Amino acid sequence: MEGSVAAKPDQEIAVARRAPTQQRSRERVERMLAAASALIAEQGSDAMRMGEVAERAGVSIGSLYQFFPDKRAIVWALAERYTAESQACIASALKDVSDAEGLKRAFSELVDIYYGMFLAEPVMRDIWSGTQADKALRELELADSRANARFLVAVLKRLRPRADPVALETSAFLVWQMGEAVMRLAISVDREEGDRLVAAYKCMALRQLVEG
Amino acid sequence: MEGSVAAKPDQEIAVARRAPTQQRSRERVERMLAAASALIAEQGSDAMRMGEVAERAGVSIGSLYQFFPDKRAIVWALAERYTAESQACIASALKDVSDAEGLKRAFSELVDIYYGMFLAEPVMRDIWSGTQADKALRELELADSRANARFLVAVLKRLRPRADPVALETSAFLVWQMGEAVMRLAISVDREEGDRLVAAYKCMALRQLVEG
DNA sequence: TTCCTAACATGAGTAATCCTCACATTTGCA
DNA sequence: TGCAAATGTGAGGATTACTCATGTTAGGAA
Repeated sequence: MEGSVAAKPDQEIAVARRAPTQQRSRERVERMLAAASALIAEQGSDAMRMGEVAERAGVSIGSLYQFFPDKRAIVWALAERYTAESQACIASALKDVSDAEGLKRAFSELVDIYYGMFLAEPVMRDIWSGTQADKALRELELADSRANARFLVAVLKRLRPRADPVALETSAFLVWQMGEAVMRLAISVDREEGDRLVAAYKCMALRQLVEG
Repeated sequence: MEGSVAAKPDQEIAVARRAPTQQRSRERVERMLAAASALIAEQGSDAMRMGEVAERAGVSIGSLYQFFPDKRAIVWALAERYTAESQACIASALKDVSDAEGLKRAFSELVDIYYGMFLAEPVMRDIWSGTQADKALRELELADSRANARFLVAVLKRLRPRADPVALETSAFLVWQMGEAVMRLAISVDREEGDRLVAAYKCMALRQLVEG
């Protein structure tokens, strides 16, 4: 019936073919992204068709490719917005943590927020589900994870100043990546089990962070 | 240049279109799987072309579709072999564990074996990297994970008979899924960091298993 | 105002790929 | 030996990402 998709062997990380400089084109690019976002929410990014994106955005297929080198670039652009948005949130949540109790509260709250976003945002859900298959997305997620881990490391260094810095970095990065994995897992099982898994993760992660 | 593949919205879990009953066709199916495996090792499953599989197996494209309903089914068939193989290994490793020290040894050894397989087997690596994007593969992995978690639960019930069974199941499943995620992560960073991450995971997971 | 260049817009057409199907061949059994 | 079911074939249908030759618009310089 339908074809399966094949990603090219040579995946390159091309984000935009040409940056829109005029007001008109900037608005059109926004419309393209909005259309893509809506389609992903409805059907998932695999089922999103470039022609459909163009049609819904009210532009031609050629215009789409004027600003996005390929299909993945559109998804990437959406993903980048999510990471930028969440990064600020994370930084501020961890900013003033100075003791173990504060870390527990802040971390727990962050996990809840993330979990809530995964449950509520079908686009985010879809994008980060397919992460593993797309090299550019995987790298974006890794970079994001490392950035977030750095905030955690800063806190840990305050809490455990005598610990090996490399060990702290490893812990923080591991905990963050496990968090992303737990989110993906939790939304793919029923809600009750998902909640239990997230709770167990919190406990496990905090112990690793606090005790090393 | 080349088309991207699109997975259908309605992913169904069809494994085989028709089981080969004659000796001849069974051999041909083996050749198809071997060809697919080789191509995945060389280029990854996304870049694997059905025509190339058929050619390398020395069969026509039509024969391929006689036994596999679609491209994903071939990957699925390979994945199933890996899970079946590893499941036996896991069961025997955990069979006779009766104290915390034994669990530590057995778990640590299992993780090392898994890690080694991920590092050494490009096909396994590729298949489980793309897991998230394919519904059938995701379900296979989930089922596999649950099966493996059950072995862990059996051990945990012996070690901590008074603990809440549901909590034990959650812990075991979580630990197993985190393990798969760590493997995927570890092979995508440089070897040294990968080793550190795996070690940290072991420590974190064991604490969760032993202490709850 | 007028002109001119670069940015922008268009969509029919190209290329690549999965998968089907009508038809041919082979197997195993009555 | 004959026949039905299983198996084998590959040209072609159907989709879809992406290109490119050509036309249009914006915005500054003369």
